[in-house]
Amino acid sequence: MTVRVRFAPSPTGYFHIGSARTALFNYLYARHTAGKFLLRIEDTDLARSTEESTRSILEGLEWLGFAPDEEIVFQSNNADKHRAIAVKLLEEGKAYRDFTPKAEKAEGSVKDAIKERARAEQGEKNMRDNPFRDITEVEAETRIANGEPFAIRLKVAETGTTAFEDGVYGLQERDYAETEDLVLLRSDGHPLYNLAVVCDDIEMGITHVIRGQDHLTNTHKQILIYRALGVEPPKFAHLPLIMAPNKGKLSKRKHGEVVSMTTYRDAGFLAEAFRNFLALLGWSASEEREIYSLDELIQKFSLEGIHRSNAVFNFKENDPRHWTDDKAMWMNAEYIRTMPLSDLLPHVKAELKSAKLWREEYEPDGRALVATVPSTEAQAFEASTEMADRPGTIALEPLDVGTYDWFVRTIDAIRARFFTLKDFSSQGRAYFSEDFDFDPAAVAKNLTKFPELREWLPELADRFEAEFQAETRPVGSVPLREPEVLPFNEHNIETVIKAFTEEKGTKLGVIMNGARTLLTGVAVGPSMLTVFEIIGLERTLMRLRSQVAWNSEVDGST
RNA sequence: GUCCGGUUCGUCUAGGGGUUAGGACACCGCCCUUUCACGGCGGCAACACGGGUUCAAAUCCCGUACCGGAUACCA
Repeated sequence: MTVRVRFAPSPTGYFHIGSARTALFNYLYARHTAGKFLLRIEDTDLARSTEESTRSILEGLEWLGFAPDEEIVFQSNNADKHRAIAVKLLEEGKAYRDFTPKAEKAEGSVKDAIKERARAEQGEKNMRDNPFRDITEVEAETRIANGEPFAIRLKVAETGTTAFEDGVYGLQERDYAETEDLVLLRSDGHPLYNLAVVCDDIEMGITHVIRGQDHLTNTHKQILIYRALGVEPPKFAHLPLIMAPNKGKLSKRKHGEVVSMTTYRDAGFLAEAFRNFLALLGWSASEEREIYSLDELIQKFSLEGIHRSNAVFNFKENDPRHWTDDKAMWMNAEYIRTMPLSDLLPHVKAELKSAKLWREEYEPDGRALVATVPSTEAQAFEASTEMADRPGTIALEPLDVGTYDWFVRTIDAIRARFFTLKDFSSQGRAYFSEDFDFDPAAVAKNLTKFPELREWLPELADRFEAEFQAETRPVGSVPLREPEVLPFNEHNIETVIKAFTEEKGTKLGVIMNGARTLLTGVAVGPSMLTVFEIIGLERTLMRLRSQVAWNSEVDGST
């Protein structure tokens, strides 16, 4: 029997990270067992369901890469079938008409009202005391003739238990006395959740229901419906919940954007990194390891590895440094700096495009990469994840600024310090545009503090110009062979700068960091020798001579 | 109230009768270094509590506390 699982969100809001994890676990289980992963939108709550919400769920699933294997089922399309089944149960005497007038909605929270009522009843309530439970057919007909509305309730037997073996929580038993005669069909003819779920799961041929632990008690009710219908229930597995740092419910109303999936996409997260993070929230392969590719997750996933206790999604409100779970952020950074460059590049391209920093010259033009030296980090990552296919990219010769080779080299050089895709267009802006800002703190620390640099750095530009001038040649031309003309590469730049530093009787760091600030606008980045090279001679000269940063006159806070 | 679950560093977790209770993130320190990261080394930090069972309990049993879920003509 092939496994068929479903992810069945109700479109009443945004796509919650908890839902995303449920989708992930269903997806992993399906792939692990070579089964089918289906999607059903539970849009039967007309009042709360929105198309926008459905769209955010669909977009979120697409971003995560969980495409359903069959057509999407919209539960609202099946309402007639659900009604017919309720009527059938009624006719078979397995359900009954309840003419009790519909209760008024409590003014406060529904949950509190339920709790309040239950407390008042002191647990003395008899779940079988409905006066219409054993009403005669004659009386029912009379009431119907009078136009009295009625709900249809399942007739739960007086004694007995429902039991099932949960894939995560083990044997679950519940006495009938704990389960009321649940409503199948509202008095307005609207089918209710438990009925709809059971009917649809049967129709979709679902073999395993993997969902949040908040459905544990619903499962007993659903099993009752399966029995009434004479259908063997599927296997169930319930997932622990994801909680807020205070161990309370994680909701958008209380916690804001951190709980919404689209936030992560928009914040420059990589789907593979976020999937990896989500997988480790409530599941573990019982090994000391954090980074897993999708294929590895699929291969290692099992219901046995799922925990029974809730997990906290750890973040600090009002602290921009920790606005989301630190581990999620770390994992994203880990992916950015170690994933195969060829996988990263398309994402960077998309980011630069949306920031209007992309240029067609960065497209590959068919030429092979310049000399390549795989980095050890990349090798380690490949070894750990069995990912291959990474064009290592340490150029030995200077590259023509603005070409594909240059682009690849630049991305590889700057990605080590980045956490999200957004960083490529913000912190990395100076590599792609002349229009970048100067970080006041960097200016204060590296420029204002050393006034002599105002003379020295343009002087350094002159020195560069004298030494490397001939190197500014047209793209694609053959390098000049004259021995006195030096290529603008790391080795030669270092020689020139060291001599310059000695002449001035200052420390190398003073010159380097001053140049760094002028060239990139910030105080952090790759080795300055690399920065000089990828910024290129022409832009280096211009920026070293520019007075913009000096004139920006910050009041040196920090 | 009742029913059902849960409880190992701040967080995610490994371990399920004998461990110096392990790893990751975060935090702190040192090294590397032209900056910041990365990396390396090190540090801080946990078995909720009380009873049993046992030669031996974080691990098994019972109880308590606390946390969570459910208890709807919501999904």
